[in-house]
Amino acid sequence: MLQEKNRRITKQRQVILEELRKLNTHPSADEIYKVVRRRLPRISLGTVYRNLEVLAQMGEIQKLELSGSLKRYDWNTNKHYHIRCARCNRVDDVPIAPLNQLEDELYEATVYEIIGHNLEFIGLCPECSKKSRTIDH
Amino acid sequence: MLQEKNRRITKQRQVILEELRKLNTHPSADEIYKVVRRRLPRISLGTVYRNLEVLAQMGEIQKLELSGSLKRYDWNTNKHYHIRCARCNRVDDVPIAPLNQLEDELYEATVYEIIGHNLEFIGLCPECSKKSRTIDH
DNA sequence: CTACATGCAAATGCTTTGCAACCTA
DNA sequence: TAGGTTGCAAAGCATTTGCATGTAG
Repeated sequence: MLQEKNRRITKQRQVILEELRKLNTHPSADEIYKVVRRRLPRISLGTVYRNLEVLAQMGEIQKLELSGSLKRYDWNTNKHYHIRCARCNRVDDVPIAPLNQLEDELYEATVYEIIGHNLEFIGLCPECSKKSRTIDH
Repeated sequence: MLQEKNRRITKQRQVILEELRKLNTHPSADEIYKVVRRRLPRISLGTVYRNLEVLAQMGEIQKLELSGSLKRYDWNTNKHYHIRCARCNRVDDVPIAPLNQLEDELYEATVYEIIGHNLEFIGLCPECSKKSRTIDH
């Protein structure tokens, strides 16, 4: 929790960060693993998980916990919102500015000490929307 | 996905719904299992999971997929938002009205067909906030 | 009677962890 | 060379599933 160890720059950590920064797909750990393995064939999935955690703690990347089951990672550390496809779980950024006033609004109305908020839209991406129209109903 | 079978009213289904309706804690499947077992000692956790899924499909309850790992269930099927304690994962309702205009705002700005949105606040509940002040730092 | 539902146990999927060997600073 | 890091395998945890049996309608 409150550690700030002496972090080292290892090849694995470096490559994971580089590859994540090339992707706009908000990949899962496994997807990052698949990509990184092209450059480091002997890397293990455990190492990918550990490094993503470390990089997130270092503030180099952002860990997304969206409503779909698995965690995703984002090189963009600025606060922003996402939309997730209900069918294929594709995730995209959404052009809506952070609603900071929401937390102020809640401030007097809750017994909680507010830390932040997540806003996530659910929808159908163009591909799945198309399939949905032809296959279902 | 699109099934609408002939649902039966079984003792298990009935008790799960009754017990969930007594709780304002947004319990996980396991927590519901613990409570229901007091009345039906031979019920299995699998049955609890299956029935929660069925009840959600029937629109009797709501399945919450908050950012914490495990799924939670809510007897309140009205659209409303939650706040989750970052330490103990306690979940409470939040007195903020649904922001319906958000989806309209996004409508022209995304290629997705919008289905809905989730808004979740993260904070520290009073108990954890107190602990945080005494133990840490 | 006949689907649907249950209990049980095994399987699944994602993520974490223990440990000995390995490297970075 | 000390302590963080890795690969590997096993464990962990929430959830799902196969199957024989049970039961509501």
